[in-house]
Amino acid sequence: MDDHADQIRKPRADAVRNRERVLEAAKLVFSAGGPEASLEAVAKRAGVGIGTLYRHFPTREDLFEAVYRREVEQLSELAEQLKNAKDPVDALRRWLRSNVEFVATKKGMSAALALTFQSSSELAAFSMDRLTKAIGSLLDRAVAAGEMRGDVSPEDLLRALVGMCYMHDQPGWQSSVLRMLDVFVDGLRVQPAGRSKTRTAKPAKSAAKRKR
Amino acid sequence: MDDHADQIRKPRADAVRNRERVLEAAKLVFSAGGPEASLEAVAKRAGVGIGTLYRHFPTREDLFEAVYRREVEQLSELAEQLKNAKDPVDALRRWLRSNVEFVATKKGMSAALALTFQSSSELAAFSMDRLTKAIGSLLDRAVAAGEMRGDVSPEDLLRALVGMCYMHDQPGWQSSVLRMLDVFVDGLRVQPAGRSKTRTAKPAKSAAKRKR
DNA sequence: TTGTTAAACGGAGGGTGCCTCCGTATCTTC
DNA sequence: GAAGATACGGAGGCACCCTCCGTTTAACAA
Repeated sequence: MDDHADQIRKPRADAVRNRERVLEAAKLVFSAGGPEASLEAVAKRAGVGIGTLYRHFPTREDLFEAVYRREVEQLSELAEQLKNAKDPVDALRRWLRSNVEFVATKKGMSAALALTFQSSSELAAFSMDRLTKAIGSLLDRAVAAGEMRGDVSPEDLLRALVGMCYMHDQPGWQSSVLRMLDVFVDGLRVQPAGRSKTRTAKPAKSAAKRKR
Repeated sequence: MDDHADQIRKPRADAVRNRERVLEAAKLVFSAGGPEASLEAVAKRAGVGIGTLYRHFPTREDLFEAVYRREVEQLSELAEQLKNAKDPVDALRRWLRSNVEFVATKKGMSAALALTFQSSSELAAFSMDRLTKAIGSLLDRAVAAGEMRGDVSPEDLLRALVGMCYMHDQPGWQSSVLRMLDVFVDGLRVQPAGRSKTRTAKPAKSAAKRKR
């Protein structure tokens, strides 16, 4: 065997650029037109040929999945940035709000995702993991700063968030969720002495003991 | 105005028959091929022309909805029949199991329904109402017979059922749900004296007080 | 029965989107 | 700058969508 076997070329610049363009276009087109939107429309909007689109994403699901992964990663990065904010509680609140926005702009995408999640439970695992970590880092910081109670796990919070957004077909759901989120975050704050009336629920694993 | 105004013709027999055929075919085709399955395939399987299909169900969603409504009604009727079974607990158990089967055969349909529910919350309301009543009638009978505890509402039960079926993409979900259902039904039974260790949760509205 | 007529049927056909294939253009490497 | 690898674009064949309308059939009246 020759020794160029593992020699790797740098990926072509135009390929990288086009891939990104298609993802961006897909995000817009699917949000507006739902999961049945035409792939040719996506290609046109991205300013690439239909062949290019298919080379990068052989199936419609591949494209859905890539768009979604990218967004989850962006949310994850947002959490990373918010880590440096001064007020940890506010940081958490902002991240949660971004999530609501995320769901809101996905009108059409949600049905597409239902389809995609079915065929790729790996994707579901990936996003859960990523989001849990994001929320966990923000939560831990707020707890460490003594501003939030430590008996709520990131999974709890994520579940509450997802649950709240789940019924996002009723009219006015978004403002409703935002309101509930505020109430929720307020509830998460460390209670001023004498205001904690209910402490019946048993706490989740404390923040301090969770890994990283 | 002439007096034939409200004179109504009997609906044509072939129309009624064809409508039914299309529904049956759609159920099979969508279950197998998912929500994107070809409507032409449905028409062919039903043995009718494509035009006929479109006359009865102008849009794909109309067809989804009609199929689903029909199934919900069948589950509802099944409950009606089971009312006359000797053993009320067994009757309830059977109905729940039928539900699992219902979900299982709907592989492809579930994504379709996600789409349909978004555009028709009336449909969601209809099915919730119907299923709640079905489960309620079975539950009431078991409670009245003194075989089941009365602190669980039909809504609770339905929610538990739906929740259990929600993750129906994991491998082996079905047997898992069936097992959980059995455990659940056992838990619903009136506990033999001395075996009731936990009674902490506050009861839902008692069965006796619910209407009908 | 037979005639009349409203209602339903079927499928051709124009339009759109899907996806493959391959000649051409462009980038990387030497 | 040349060579070769890689990516590009879009024409084209196919499948499906949905409409439209000439033909068929069932319901009703006589």
